[in-house]
Amino acid sequence: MSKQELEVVGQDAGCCPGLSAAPLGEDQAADLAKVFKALGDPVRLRLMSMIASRGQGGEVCVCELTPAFDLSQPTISHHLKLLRQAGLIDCERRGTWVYYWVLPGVLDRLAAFLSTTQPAGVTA
Amino acid sequence: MSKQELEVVGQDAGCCPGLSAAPLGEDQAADLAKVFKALGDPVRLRLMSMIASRGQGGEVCVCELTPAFDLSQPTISHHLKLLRQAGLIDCERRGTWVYYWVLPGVLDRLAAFLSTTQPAGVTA
DNA sequence: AGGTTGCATCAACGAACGTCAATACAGGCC
DNA sequence: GGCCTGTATTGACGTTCGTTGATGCAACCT
Repeated sequence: MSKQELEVVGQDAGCCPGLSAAPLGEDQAADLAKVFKALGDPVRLRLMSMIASRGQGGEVCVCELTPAFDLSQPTISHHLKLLRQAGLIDCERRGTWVYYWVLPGVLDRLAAFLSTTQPAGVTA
Repeated sequence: MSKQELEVVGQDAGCCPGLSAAPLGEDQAADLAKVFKALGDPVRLRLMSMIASRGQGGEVCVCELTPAFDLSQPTISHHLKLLRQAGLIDCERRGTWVYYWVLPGVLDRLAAFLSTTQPAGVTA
């Protein structure tokens, strides 16, 4: 169930120097843009927020997410798929229900990428 | 020249509790989504990066930005307009040339919004 | 087995987006 | 004034996106 996801926000090595550290290369920009594009929709932002509110290791059942919107069930499923493909969340089926959670560290790495204050110690 | 811009990322009061603090309301989500959507394009991300690399108070002339892309001049101008409408950058005409800069604090507020570590002191 | 519920996928539609050539506007220079 | 350069705006095009109803698949329950 957890297949093709982006591996963008650098996992360990800190991905990229930061938005304001140096001009982004084409490839980095293309990858990062996919993540921001995934967050660039009100529905997906709310979905992310609802899932992330459960905290580290927390999960949310789709059956809790869908009724929170005035949208059809396929639409919510589609948005969740996009968030998953962007490498922001993952899911697992347990019995009848499917649970989603925020991939650990992604949000903080994104935050670090946007922040203009240097991570300290990278002054070479 | 600097007209209609979004006033989203909260300026002073800290905009919103943070993505993972509490489920986002519809209005907040709609406003924030516009900002992320603006960043959700490779060209705009590179533009932001090129401008932000100049640091606090730094500026970049459009004449330096346009030739960095394999795109027509109107296209770059259009992307710059979107970034401006998202409240991320602003510009000023000086003589023949137009200079762009990153609005102060926006990136750091965005970063704080994404970060999962509480800003401290907001534990009510 | 059949029926039911939860979620994902498919196919199709209109709306929004990214791009360009053409044009308009602003300022400097002659 | 007229010309040239730098930037923004307009109008049009093809592509992508958000949404839906219909359908498919997986797991539970008799």
